[in-house]
Amino acid sequence: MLNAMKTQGRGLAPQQVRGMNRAVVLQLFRRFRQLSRADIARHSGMSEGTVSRIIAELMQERLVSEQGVENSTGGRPGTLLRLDSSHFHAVGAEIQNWETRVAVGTLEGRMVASESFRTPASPPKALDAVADAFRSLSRPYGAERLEGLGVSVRGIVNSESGVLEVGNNPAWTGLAVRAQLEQRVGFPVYVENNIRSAALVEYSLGVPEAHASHSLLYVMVNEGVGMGIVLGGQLYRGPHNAAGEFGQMVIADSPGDGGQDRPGCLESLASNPALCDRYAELSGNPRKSSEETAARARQICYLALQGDEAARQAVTEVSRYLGIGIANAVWGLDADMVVIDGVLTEAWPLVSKAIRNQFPADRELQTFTHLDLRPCFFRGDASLLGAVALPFAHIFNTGQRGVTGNGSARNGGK
Amino acid sequence: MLNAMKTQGRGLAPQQVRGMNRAVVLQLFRRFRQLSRADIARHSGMSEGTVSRIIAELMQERLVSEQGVENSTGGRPGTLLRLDSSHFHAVGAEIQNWETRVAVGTLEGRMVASESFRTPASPPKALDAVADAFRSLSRPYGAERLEGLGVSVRGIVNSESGVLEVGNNPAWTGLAVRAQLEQRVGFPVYVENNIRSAALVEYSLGVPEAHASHSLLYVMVNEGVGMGIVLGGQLYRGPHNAAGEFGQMVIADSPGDGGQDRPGCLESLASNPALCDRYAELSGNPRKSSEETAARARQICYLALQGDEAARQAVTEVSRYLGIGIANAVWGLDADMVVIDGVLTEAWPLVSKAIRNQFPADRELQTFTHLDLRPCFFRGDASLLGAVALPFAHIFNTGQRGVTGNGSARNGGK
DNA sequence: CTGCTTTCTTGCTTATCGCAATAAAGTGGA
DNA sequence: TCCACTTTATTGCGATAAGCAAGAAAGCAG
Repeated sequence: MLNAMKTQGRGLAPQQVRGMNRAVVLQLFRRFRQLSRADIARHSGMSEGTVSRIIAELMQERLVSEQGVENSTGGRPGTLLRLDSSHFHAVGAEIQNWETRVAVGTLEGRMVASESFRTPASPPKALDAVADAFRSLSRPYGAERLEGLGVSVRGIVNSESGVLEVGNNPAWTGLAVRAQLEQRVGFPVYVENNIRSAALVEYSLGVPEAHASHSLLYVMVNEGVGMGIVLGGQLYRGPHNAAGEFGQMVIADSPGDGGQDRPGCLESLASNPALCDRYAELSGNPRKSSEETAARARQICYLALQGDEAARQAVTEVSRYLGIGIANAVWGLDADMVVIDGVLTEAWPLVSKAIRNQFPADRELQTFTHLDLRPCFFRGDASLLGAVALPFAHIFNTGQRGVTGNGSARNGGK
Repeated sequence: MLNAMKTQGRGLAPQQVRGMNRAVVLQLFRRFRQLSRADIARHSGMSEGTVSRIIAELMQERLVSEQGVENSTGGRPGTLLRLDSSHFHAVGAEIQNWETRVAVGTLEGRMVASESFRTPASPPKALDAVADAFRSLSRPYGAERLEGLGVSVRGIVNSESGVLEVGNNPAWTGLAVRAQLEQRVGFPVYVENNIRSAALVEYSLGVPEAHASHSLLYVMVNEGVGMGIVLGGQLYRGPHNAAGEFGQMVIADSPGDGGQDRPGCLESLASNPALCDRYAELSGNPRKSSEETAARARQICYLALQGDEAARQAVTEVSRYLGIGIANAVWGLDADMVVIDGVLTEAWPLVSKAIRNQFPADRELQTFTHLDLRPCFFRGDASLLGAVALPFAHIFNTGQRGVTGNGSARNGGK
């Protein structure tokens, strides 16, 4: 069902202005780690007086603190401000098919402790285990400054209701993850699709260029291929929370009619299993179907970098298909940054070359000449860090009215 | 070059709140043609007092007028309000390679007069001709209520600067269309890419379902294939004003490396020329290359509906490719509405069937089961009407802060 | 020590909204 | 006919928060 809330159409009260401007200020801190009040006024266009008042409020709440002074440029030096990570913590959990990882992190996105365990088969037990980890990990961080628990899961997640609408595993479909976990931990819980949370954290806490991008595509290659889309700083979810199904893109025609996972879709040509299969063909070692494809793919990447010809060719071919898909998406969305995640990136020199070969050669096409293509900053940790960042999102978003294709962000009381 | 202005990062003053709320109210009038003040308060969440004050302001400016009363439901009946189209007019021009069309239209998007002529070969002469048409058409509509001139052109348009950065025809590349025309007509000029303006008008003035959609894709099939993307009611342009290059999407792999218009891209498989070529192959009549493909394609559509087997097959094959491309885009963006424009839609029953065949059969996939696929509401007039609507855009957008991937909308003084 | 520059703070004015009281305009039952 | 009741519209009041400008604070250069 379409989410009822549309982005546009809601009125705005003067009382909400402060919230929006607070968010603007906090976003600036993510982009430029430290700023003076005068810097903020210049970047945001707000008056210096307003900035002063907002900063006073944020310091009162201990979100921001003064950290040293600028060098003078002939006048009074500005006092440098930055996010104060010592008072706010959050816990994030990344629930994967086999493994669950839980971590504590700070407002600035630094991970300070983590643990992991094999994901219990039954959903209730898995949630119990997450709740246990939450309690043990969060114990050292005083309850009054713990923002809550963020969860990254595979599947179609309604982040507003906290329900996993279509699980990767049928047993999880329809599970009210938020409600269930809030009951267990007694803190606010935020749930998001794993790829989307990774995309968001890569945007907001990855390299500065990412935070400056207008249109970022985060591409995750593992058993399948998924895409997280961040447009104008806002995560784009789509009306059914289903945007980014990159793996279903057909890039090689084969006769017959549509359907899911039919021959020719990106996922069947560029993914860990595809890499393993192709390598098996080229090297003549049929692969055991039960094998864990991630580990095997890592091996193949290693071999490719060592000069093994079959591995090299397999990596190049798979990356070439990925490149076709990425070029399609970039043509369509005019993206200015593409971030690739997954074990395939371990052979980055080969991968990036094969991908770029699929870009048009025309030197006049700004879209491609300015495109920033790079491997994931947080490597395998993006989804987990994304989960950690979820409970902080409302602090940075209060009053945001951007386009997510969907109502978003709980409006947690401050 | 990336446009300097980012959507986020700008502060907001309480004085801008009124502008935003005005815009919310005006958008509601586009969605529900007529409303009472109480209706507006309910839909927007604003208080009744605020709505009253905003409506008073809009009536003063003659943008809105009272038109009858509701039936009572047991209390005082509401006075119905609607946009007042009698006081505001704008002129739009659609400049195509061979033909230029110019029209006058109202605030509500009704065309009231139009003319067309062969596009002069040299850009300055073409702009002269547009300016002449502007003057003759706008004469009957008093100067004080003429909003300006909107222009739809092919190519990469920076709608903020009004410069045609990459023209479809090299002679037009780099032309400062806005500046040139403003000098000639003495009214504000707004320039936009033809597909984008068509997409926008299809969204805002087409069927009500379009205005209610969260993620609309407008697909224009002619010599090439282009896409206009409207997300959350905002046109998505991309950081280089280049989003929507749908025709470059590769959907049929062929060996070799990337580039523009290489075999396998959508445009080479689904477009008017592709239809003509395919029909020529199937029917055995080689087509004269000089032939105008639009007229020929129209013929083929007609033949297909009449039962000509070769035509039927050509239309179906071409639509099948189009369907693959559309399915790819819908998977990626989770679109809830797709509008198709171009002569191909004259064989709609065949076309829509072939497209739908490329959608996944799975009944559980909300994205596709809820997808609204239809032919363009304005048929061949979308780009022209879009041009007419451009000068009104700032009235409906004042203060909007949505994500366009780009700074947008001139802030014309009221 | 005296200008000069830049940063930060604070009081005043202004815009605007929500709330609530009130007016207006209808229905329906006694 | 009249009175209670419902829904719509208007208006005065109080509160929020921004911009502006005056001024304090804190450095540098001579």
